[in-house]
Amino acid sequence: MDRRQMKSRTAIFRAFSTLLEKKRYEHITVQEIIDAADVGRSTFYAHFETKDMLLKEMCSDIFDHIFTGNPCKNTCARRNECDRVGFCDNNIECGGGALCKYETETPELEAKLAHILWHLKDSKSDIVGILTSESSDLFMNYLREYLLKLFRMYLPDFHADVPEAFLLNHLVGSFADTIKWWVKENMETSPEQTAKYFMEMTETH
Amino acid sequence: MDRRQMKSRTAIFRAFSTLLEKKRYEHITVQEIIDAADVGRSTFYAHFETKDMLLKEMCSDIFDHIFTGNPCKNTCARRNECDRVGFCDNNIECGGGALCKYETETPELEAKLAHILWHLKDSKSDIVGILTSESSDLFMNYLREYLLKLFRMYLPDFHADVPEAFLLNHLVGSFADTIKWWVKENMETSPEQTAKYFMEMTETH
DNA sequence: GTGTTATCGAACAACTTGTTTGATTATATT
DNA sequence: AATATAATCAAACAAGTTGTTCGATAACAC
Repeated sequence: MDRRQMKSRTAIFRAFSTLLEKKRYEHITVQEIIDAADVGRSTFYAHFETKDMLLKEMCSDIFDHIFTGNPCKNTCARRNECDRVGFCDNNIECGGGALCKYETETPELEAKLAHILWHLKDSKSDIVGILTSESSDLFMNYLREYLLKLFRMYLPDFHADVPEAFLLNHLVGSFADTIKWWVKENMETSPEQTAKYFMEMTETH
Repeated sequence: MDRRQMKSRTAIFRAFSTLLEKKRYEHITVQEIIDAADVGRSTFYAHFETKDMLLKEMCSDIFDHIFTGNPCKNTCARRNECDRVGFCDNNIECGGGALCKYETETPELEAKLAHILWHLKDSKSDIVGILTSESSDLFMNYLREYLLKLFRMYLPDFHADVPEAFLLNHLVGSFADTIKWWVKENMETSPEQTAKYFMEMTETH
């Protein structure tokens, strides 16, 4: 990719991210993003069709990074580290070849959830502001899509006397809420402890 | 209140509600609301400062109706019935003097939750479209405020080994998700059964 | 070094918001 | 039924937003 393209793209992501911490998504104008990113008007529209598309691409960027081994492309503050913090979905090597430093030996759900929280904490500067902002719903909705896939895999572990669709919805929603709570509380609780809290609430009897 | 005012206000609420079922909140323009409600531009602004304020007032209108005994003022489709379907927070008479038809004898949490669901179902035509739309987050956030107060009262009933703030957040979030799921599934499950599902997932051991 | 390609900035039409105007009409009151 | 009050309306307004187009300029890859 052209270095110029890369530069513009990153500048736009950064500007957008910064703005999202301060204002609600709907109240952010493309003009503000352009000004903050310091790029030409036509440059913005050469990269993104609309503001909505920008958001979508940004979310994919972040969550792909957290849930899969793909190194993030633009939004991560410390790009050099990114290569080794991918989340190994199949318990194999992370993106970049090196073993993910947050990888755990046991592929238990609780460990996996803690794993995700670790990655969230790692990319703190990128997401924490957004997740605590008034625009967080948009992100949470994207995040939910990823969580849905994850929990579907672990569904057989749960034995509650409720319909499967209800259970899945409940698990995804609860963990999404847990993340939101955790971030709002400045991630003070450790990822392991937080994951444990979550399991404590959802363990079926 | 002047009949004209009332008419305009209702027309705007209705138009807004209808639009919300089709489009995301952010993409609805004041002009569209005005056109759909068939009121003058200046009339809209005489009633509501901004689109945000319209949303806020509409939410208060709906949720006050469901959680308290106040008869709803504008959004309810069948206004004559409204007077007797208030939610009796203290187990006393509903708004209007008559006893709420959904009132239960036992002030247990489970019954109370079912009670809320009944009211939601009753005002189906007003909310169901919105709650399944892409704008639902906005409503859920307002709804959460009401749920927060409710669950805080019942907090002593739960004995989980987690911080109180976490527990409260979890309960509110879970029930909000339950509502969302229930509405999405066309409210097919009975309120009582749905409340039971919720309790099944949150009962502490 | 040369051709390619991204950026810039300016200008553009179409649309949005929120306000103001004065004329018109419905309402409540007596 | 007459009158004063108050809400509605349409039209016009400035200020701002969106998404597109254009030629000129500069950075890039090979």
